[in-house]
Amino acid sequence: MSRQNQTFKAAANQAMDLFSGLEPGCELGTEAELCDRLEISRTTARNVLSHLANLGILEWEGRRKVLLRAPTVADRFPPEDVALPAERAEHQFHEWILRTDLPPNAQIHESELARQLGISVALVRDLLQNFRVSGLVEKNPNKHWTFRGFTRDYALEMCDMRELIEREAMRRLCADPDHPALPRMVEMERLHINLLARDDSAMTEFPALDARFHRLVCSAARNRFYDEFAHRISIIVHYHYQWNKRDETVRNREAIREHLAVIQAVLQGRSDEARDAFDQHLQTARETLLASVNWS
Amino acid sequence: MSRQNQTFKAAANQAMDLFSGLEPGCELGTEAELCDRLEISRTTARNVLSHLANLGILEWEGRRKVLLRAPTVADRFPPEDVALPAERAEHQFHEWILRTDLPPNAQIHESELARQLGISVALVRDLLQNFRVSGLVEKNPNKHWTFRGFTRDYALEMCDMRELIEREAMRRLCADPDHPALPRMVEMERLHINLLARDDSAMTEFPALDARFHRLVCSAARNRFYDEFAHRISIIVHYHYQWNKRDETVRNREAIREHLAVIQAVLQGRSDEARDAFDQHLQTARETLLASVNWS
DNA sequence: TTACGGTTTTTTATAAATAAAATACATTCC
DNA sequence: GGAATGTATTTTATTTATAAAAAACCGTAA
Repeated sequence: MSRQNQTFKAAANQAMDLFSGLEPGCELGTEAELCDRLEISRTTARNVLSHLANLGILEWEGRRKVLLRAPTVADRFPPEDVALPAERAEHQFHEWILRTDLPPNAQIHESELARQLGISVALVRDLLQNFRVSGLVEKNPNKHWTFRGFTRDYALEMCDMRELIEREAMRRLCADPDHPALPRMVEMERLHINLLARDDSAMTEFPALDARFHRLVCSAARNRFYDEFAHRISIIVHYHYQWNKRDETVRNREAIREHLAVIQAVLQGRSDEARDAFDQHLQTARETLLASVNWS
Repeated sequence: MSRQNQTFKAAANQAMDLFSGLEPGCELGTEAELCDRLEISRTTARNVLSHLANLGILEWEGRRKVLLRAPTVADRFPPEDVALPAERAEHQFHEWILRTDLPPNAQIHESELARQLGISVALVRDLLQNFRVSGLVEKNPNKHWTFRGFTRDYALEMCDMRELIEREAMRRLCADPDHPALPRMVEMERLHINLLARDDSAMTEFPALDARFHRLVCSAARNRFYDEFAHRISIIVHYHYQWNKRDETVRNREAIREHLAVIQAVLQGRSDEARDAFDQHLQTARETLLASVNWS
């Protein structure tokens, strides 16, 4: 089936967002302008213009482009049409491998998984190859893949690596009073205070904020290898949050407070305190993670 | 063209190696036995037997398999036929990307590279995706790849990460007097002493030994993330050795001596000394690497 | 009755095909 | 003459096809 116009559809929706802020009857800019705005090629931009002309949203002839009417919800492409197959598949794959309670050493067959997720084997192969770096699956040449298991060993190795990297990143953050990450820390403080003020139901937003906080800390080292690892780990930890629901909101509130203690110490230049508070938080995070691992 | 029987050809050559140690006329084992020995499936084992029967090397009927004559060199498949396309391609790719002096921000086109290396675009895509983790290339969605450049920044980030990991690994190695990596350290010592005793021309073997030494140190932490990084880095460093040939043999001999100082301190339980010597070596390695980077 | 060999089915490795999207080139209009 | 449009070419994203290799199945002989 090759491609399914996702770039075009997403761009068309974006263009409609753009045009709905304008008055009907007004002249629209050049093709190149639209390309810059939507970050697409001229080919796609022209397809979008042609599509909107067909819908009667605008009139287009040569350089003259006039908006006829405001776009409606009915004109838009549905959200499930604009997601790229690769992105959708990645999400499905993560759901499957991190939520299905696969036993360690389980066999994973590309063809079987492709059928199960309703995607092509080539895509499954890409996903597994990429996920291999996370240390949870391995390839048996000419044969199937093996799930190594989210075991206690895995969790320990992951935590060790994380602590090694993030402690060093924190050290660098504290060492420079003009560190470029500090403005983003101010923003971080605001987000944490806001979330803490809301009620328990808002705690579902914590995992995403946690990932952002740790990625920000990692980015302070300005080392691409740190960032790469932070990204990998955030995927694993994100799913982990949904494994152990016991005392979840209590744990999350406590984690927010720990984050805040770190952030405020950093912002106020109390370096030793920041590092101690961060060590404390890493210890808590480790315990939380290990508590949710099967003791098999 | 799909596959080209590489597994079969490699297995056939291996089988011939196996049989050349036997007397003509003797009975050969079962199919399953051959599978275990060559680590192949019965399908391939039977193809091998059938091939060798056609060549007149053995007689095969049902369970009776008799060796007729010793295999000759002419019977063997040439080495270029047994290498898997993926392996060959990876080697070619590494040669190309690490030896061609690409400027930072150079565009890399999958299709162009496929033509240049004489491999399929799908394979090029796989290679680039995998290499992305090394931090030297990045993808522009819907567009080309970009070579980020073996810059001073890259070298610094790589060294920082390496030192962080390897220092921690060394700490763990020293902390445990019964560490399972110690026997391999004894072997390492022997290899280093041997290489040091040989003449300058043998120094071409140093890069491989260096990679082994650092991988062994990493493995002491028994953490898959350390191992993964050590593997990535060894590829980059391997090629780096061929960039700066000035004073090469002198530098290599010095590095061997530094390795030996570390190994012997470790083996004799002088922990502090081992760590100091290792820090010293990491410092030298950093200087060597940085000296070879373009100052652009 | 069980281990081995013959046969069939499933799965992987690789290449090729196809449409979308990007880019390069040619043309027109101010 | 230069910037915008119209057209052609190249490149990427995705699916499908094919043969090799693995695995499962089944019968048979030691």
